[in-house]
Amino acid sequence: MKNDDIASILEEIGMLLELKGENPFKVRAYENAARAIQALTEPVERLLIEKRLSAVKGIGESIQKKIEELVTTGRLAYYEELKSSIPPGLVEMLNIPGLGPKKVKALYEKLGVDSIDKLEAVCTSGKVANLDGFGEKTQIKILQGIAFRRQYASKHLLIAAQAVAHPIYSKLKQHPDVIQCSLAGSVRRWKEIIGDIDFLVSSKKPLKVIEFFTKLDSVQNIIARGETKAAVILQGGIQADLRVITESEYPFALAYFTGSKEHNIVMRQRAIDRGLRLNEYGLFKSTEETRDPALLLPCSSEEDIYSKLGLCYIPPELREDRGEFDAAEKGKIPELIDEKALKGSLHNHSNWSDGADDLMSIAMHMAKLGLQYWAITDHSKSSPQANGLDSDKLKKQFIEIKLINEKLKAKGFEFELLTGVEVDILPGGKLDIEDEVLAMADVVVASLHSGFSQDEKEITNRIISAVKNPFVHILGHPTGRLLLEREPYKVDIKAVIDACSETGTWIELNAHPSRLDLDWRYWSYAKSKCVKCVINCDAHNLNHVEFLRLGAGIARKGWLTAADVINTQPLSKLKKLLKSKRS
DNA sequence: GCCGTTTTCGGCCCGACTGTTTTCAGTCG
Repeated sequence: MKNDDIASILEEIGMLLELKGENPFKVRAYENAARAIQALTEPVERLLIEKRLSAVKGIGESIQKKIEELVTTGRLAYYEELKSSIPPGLVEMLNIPGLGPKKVKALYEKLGVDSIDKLEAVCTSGKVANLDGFGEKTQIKILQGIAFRRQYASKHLLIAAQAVAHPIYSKLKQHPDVIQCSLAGSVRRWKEIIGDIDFLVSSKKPLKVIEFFTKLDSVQNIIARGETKAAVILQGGIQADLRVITESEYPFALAYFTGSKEHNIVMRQRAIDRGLRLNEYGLFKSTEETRDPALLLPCSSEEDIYSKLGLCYIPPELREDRGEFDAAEKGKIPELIDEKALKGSLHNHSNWSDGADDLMSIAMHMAKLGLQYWAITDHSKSSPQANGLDSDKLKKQFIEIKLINEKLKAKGFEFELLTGVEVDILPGGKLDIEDEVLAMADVVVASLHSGFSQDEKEITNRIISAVKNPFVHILGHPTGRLLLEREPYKVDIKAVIDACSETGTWIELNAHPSRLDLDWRYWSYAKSKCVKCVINCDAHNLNHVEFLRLGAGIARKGWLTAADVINTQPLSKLKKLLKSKRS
């Protein structure tokens, strides 16, 4: 059992206890324990064997015993009993915005609502508005929440799809009957939201490959199994499709199944314009539908196909018909950023606010990974839920960071923690830390954490007045979206980019898998306005350093090169840039 | 249920917002 599995069970126990009306502090104990497990950098199993689990903060006697039972038997009686005492639909109802444990409980007890479908029915019939504590607006909000959920019902975060896809890809690649193999579809294109995962394989023995694929451990059930393709549902509920084709078809099929649909339409039109025909089986010297090998224009790679259609190679991330054909015709496809170019992250948290780790552990971890810098930008006081810091605490933290840097230097590390703060932009547009303290920080990130219901003009002006503050370097997660959970707040993002352009403020590409914000679709506009990007982990524990990889992928999708991204700069240059922003 | 400790039980995150009320409960960040 993996750490993430254990954490999600603890989290679910927390939710179930909440629904039962248990002591809220008990609920939080489970939530804290789940977070503590997620933040671990080694497997729980090892901690258990070495009797070090009880030393983890947030895990006491009772939860430790439960984890032990889970790890040794794969089950937990307490959890199963709890689960059977509560209708499964209630937990799901908690995910609807505006519905918490009290309201869910009331709906269940008074109207017998124990599923999303029943909830929708009682809302539509107007019964909910008549309940005590509910009303017309709540009823509408619930219906909107249900519609939103339904829209994304079979969608998954990119990181979740990658996590299941990459191990399967490795196994396919090693299979003796597999000649070539690739991920295709939206995973290969680095879309932030994924419907299903597509694998493509060339082989002389397709049946053997298909059998191997459908019998993988991670396959939950098989939807279809034919001679050239199979579809399965993987653990976690993601659908995966496998296509097996011949070696000569491989480049054409790869291009076709990578998409996007919009990109493919233009590709096929370009073929027609040249008296050719393009489909997943080949590029043919014909204007008719054909698969005749005699008419095939042989291509050994995707590069060949693009070249025969008068284009230089277009990386999968850019295949969205958003300007890539123009650029490829002129040979002006940019050299996209590589994750290895990133030297650190400028927006991260420590246990001074809502992060899991102390400053020294963070510094050592990042230094050993070979990064050059890591900014600590804990929350400010207007985020009490995140244990935000006031000016006095911030100043104390700056002093401690200085001491840590001296120690690191003495040990010979070429690495620095940078001081900083993620300062809240208040509803009026003011920042909740005074300028003279902001001026002491190496890095200032300004973000919105409240007042999301303001109208577009108010929020836009609020953000613009924040980026006009000369001490602010970076605008954090500019739209506030949480993928598959929450829509962005209403904001005129182009006006915000214009303001950043005028003030020289950088915009964050928040690489947290649920954010990936600013959206890749806006980066070319930002680039045209000379606004620089910073790819930030928004790390809350040591494992979150992995988000740099995700951020770099999304930056590529936004057409960004290393030169467009501030945190590709080495420490000395970065320090100069941070200073010059304020002069 | 965890933590800390003036060691055996009290405190644990809290302010804003929303929609419901008519003074506040529930939810959210």
